[in-house]
Order: sequence, then C-alpha cells, then structure tokens
Amino acid sequence: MPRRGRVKKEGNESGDDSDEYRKRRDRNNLAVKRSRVKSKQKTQETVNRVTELRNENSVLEEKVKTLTKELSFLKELFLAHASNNMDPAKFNGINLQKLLEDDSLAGTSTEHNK
Amino acid sequence: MPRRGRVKKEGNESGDDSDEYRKRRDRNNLAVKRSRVKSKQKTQETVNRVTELRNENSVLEEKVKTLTKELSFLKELFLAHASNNMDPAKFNGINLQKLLEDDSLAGTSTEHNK
DNA sequence: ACGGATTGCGCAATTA
DNA sequence: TTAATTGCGCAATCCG
Repeated sequence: MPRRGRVKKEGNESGDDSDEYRKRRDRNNLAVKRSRVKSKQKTQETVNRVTELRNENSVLEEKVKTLTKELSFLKELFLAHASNNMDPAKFNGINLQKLLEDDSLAGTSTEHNK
Repeated sequence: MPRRGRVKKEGNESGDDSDEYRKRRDRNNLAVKRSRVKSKQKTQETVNRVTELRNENSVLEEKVKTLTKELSFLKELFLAHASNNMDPAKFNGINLQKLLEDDSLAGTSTEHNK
C-alpha cells in the first residue's frame, strides 16, 4: 500500500530537475483521474445491479406465489371430487391423497421420469 | 461540489496563525478518514448485497422450476384420466381441458374466491 | 458563525 | 520505464 502523505519536499534526487518531474506529475495526475472515474463507475454499476436483482426477485416471488395458488387449487379440486367420483383402481394404485399433499411431487417431471 | 486546488493561502484573518490552523487541519483529517472508511464500508455492503440477492434469486428460480413441474405433472395426470374415467357432469360443467391448459388458473385462490 | 462530513485534487509510494 | 492504484493531506463546500 501507498505510504504517508506529505513528508518532505522533492529533492530532485531522481535525476530530473523540474521539467521532467512536472511531466511525470501531470501524467500521474491524469492516471489518477482516470482510475478514480473508473472506480466510481464500477461502484455505480454495483448499485444498479442491486436494483435490477431486487426487481427480478420481485417478479420471481410473485411467480412462486401464483404457482403455489394454482397448485393448491388443483389439489383441492381433484381431491374433493376424486373421493366421490373416481374409481381408485383407475389410477394404477396411486394413492391420491398421499400424492396431493405436501411436496411429494417434488422432483417429478412432465415425462414422469423417475 | 468542492472547488479547485490551491487558490490563495490563509490570510490569518480568522485569528489563528498556525496553532489553531493545525488543530483544524488535524480535525478535518480525522473527519476525512472517518468519512472514507464509512464510504468503503457502504461500497462493500453493496457488493455483499449483490451476492445475497444472487443467492435468493437462485433459490427462487429453483422453486419456480419445481412448482412448474409439479403443476405440469398434475395437469397431465388428471387430464389423461379424466377423459376416460370421469363423468363430466360431476365437475359442475367445468371445462377440464380448458382449465388445465395455460394460465387460466392465475389469480385463483385456495378459497376459490372470486 | 461553528464544526463535522464530503469531495475534487494533487503528491508520492507501491504495484503491475 | 510507464500506467494504474491507493493512502493521505489540503481546501472548498456541504449540511445541520
């Protein structure tokens, strides 16, 4: 890490008297400026990223909420009528009651792969 | 915003030559240090927030994926058997086919409110 | 008018 | 050797 701030003045020991020194200082000052601009941009981008992620998050939360409701509705609907109108044998021995509660379907895909 | 660099030196008009001046400089230097530390902390927190949000996002994406699969599975399952084993009349005239496709259930709650 | 908080800027040391 | 970073101090300004 860099050192201390003001300590002593330039002793020109480096070999250049004020011409080359000034040139070097000016170039460094420009570099410093560039570096700081870049740094601020990065910071701002990070702040913006937070905003973006917050929005994506909201959308996802809403989606989960909607899907959960749909799922609840379907389970209730079929469960309510299944007990009265379906022949258990027709469902290949599947325990509807069990299937419809909780998360027993997790991991199940459309292709019924197992 | 702050002004330019060197403009003029202190005219001592304020009543302090180097004693009070030094004290003021020292106090400001401490303030600057505090301010910069705080600034860096804030920046770091923002970076951390991005990481947190990314993780929350991942979890939600996964949840949506799972729920979508469950829903697809249930729809397929019942749709496939409903046409062969159920009495349409038993479902109060509900158009199963229609109900099970797409997002027609969106907005439906567990309480079947509407 | 007072005093800490910020911020643009330059310097120098260090890094790459 | 040069450009990029970074700790630090100064002074102007902001803020309450």
